[in-house]
Amino acid sequence: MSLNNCIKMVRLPKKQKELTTEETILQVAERLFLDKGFALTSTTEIAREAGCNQALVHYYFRTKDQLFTTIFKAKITAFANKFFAIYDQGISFEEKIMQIVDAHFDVLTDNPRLPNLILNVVTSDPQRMKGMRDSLGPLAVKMFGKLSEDLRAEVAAGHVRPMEPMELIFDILSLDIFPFVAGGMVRMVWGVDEKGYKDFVNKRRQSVKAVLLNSIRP
Amino acid sequence: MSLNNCIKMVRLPKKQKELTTEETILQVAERLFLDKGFALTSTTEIAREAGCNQALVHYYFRTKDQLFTTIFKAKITAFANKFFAIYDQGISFEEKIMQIVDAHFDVLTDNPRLPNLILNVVTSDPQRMKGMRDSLGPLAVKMFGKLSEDLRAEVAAGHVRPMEPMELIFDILSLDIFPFVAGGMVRMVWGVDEKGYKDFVNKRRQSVKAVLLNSIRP
DNA sequence: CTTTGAATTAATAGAGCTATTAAATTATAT
DNA sequence: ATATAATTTAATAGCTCTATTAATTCAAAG
Repeated sequence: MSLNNCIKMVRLPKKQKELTTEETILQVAERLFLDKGFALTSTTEIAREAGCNQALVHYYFRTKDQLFTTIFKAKITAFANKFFAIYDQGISFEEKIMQIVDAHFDVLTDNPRLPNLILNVVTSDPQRMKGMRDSLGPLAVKMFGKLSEDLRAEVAAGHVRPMEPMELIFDILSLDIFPFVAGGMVRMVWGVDEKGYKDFVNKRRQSVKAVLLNSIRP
Repeated sequence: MSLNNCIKMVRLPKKQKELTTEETILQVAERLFLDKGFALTSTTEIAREAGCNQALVHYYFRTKDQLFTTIFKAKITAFANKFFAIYDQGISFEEKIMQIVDAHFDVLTDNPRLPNLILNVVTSDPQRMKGMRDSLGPLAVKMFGKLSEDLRAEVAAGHVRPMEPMELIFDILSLDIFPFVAGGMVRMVWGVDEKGYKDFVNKRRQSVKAVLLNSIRP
């Protein structure tokens, strides 16, 4: 096979992604903001990694703040919609809890750094967060309201030990979110790589289900 | 009672704290580092809040990095010693778990922002954390080793459902630490003040014990 | 081809940050 | 009181960052 043929073969499936510069900036900015938070990410760095001039970032998004808000809002609403998705009807309470845990682990696996960013924003810039509360609150209320209702019924029927809905909700949140918030810790302490961490998370998903189901028994 | 008498009574116990400038800097720096992390805290701000010239911070601690390391090391070793304290002997497995939870909630209540700072350092500057691993590792190993041992015995005796020690350890860490990591979130979402948050944490302490004890039953 | 608007860049103002230096002030000891 | 050492300050060099402006290149339409 000649060298020319080789080159042809390589070049043939050159299906380009055709990202506009604006999209590239958004993509790079999202990665950096998730990695390092708002304050530690500079428009200079975004431009460098996007391969464009720094002024261009401001040309498209005016301020760093606006760029962040654009990305953060989009991310967080998409996230919350899945995180607070209502579970199916016609399944047992136990199955509903497992469905919730699965939904959480699924969306968190896709966005492992988002919880950190959210907590970061909440503490370092509560004002920005206040704005989202009104749009996110209803979602959470809807799902947790349904769960509370079901829990009370189960308790009344004696299928579940007496407990406040708030307790169960916070148990779920703690067990589901913490493995991701502490992801860096896990990698460091156990010295595992990406694959190892993935395995850990999947084991965790099952453990959390077991713990929760056991913990609500009368 | 005359006004003069009143003034005397008020002024009598004026026991001053007599902090040296160096101590003041340390104190202010600790607060700011815990509040905003390493990168977002400037020596300028530390000096301003300590009421001294900015060069003085560098005079006593040479670099911002050294100042941070000094504080962080002291904080984290004191914290870890309590967090990984070994529980008493001669008590039941259930009581041991409750003792661990109490120890965690106690030390976390005294240092509610430390987990955030640690997680922050782990992700944004793993190199700095690597250094501490060797000094902290043994503590964790000792406590978790003991807990693993006890758990295996309980499982073998049929007092506890079959489970890996790792599962239980991570259940405990998740449930104990998350309420503090997400403290800002709690305050925001439920719109509670310091008092309300304190109540929440104390309720949580009991809930966590109940969940854990229930969750390990066969 | 020329015109027009969008995309891109170079340059820079203005601000804050870290760290250093030299000078001034205060405390301590002889 | 004077010399010596510790503490404190003002000033500044050298960075990096955000945001703006004016100029330049590029692309599409007439």
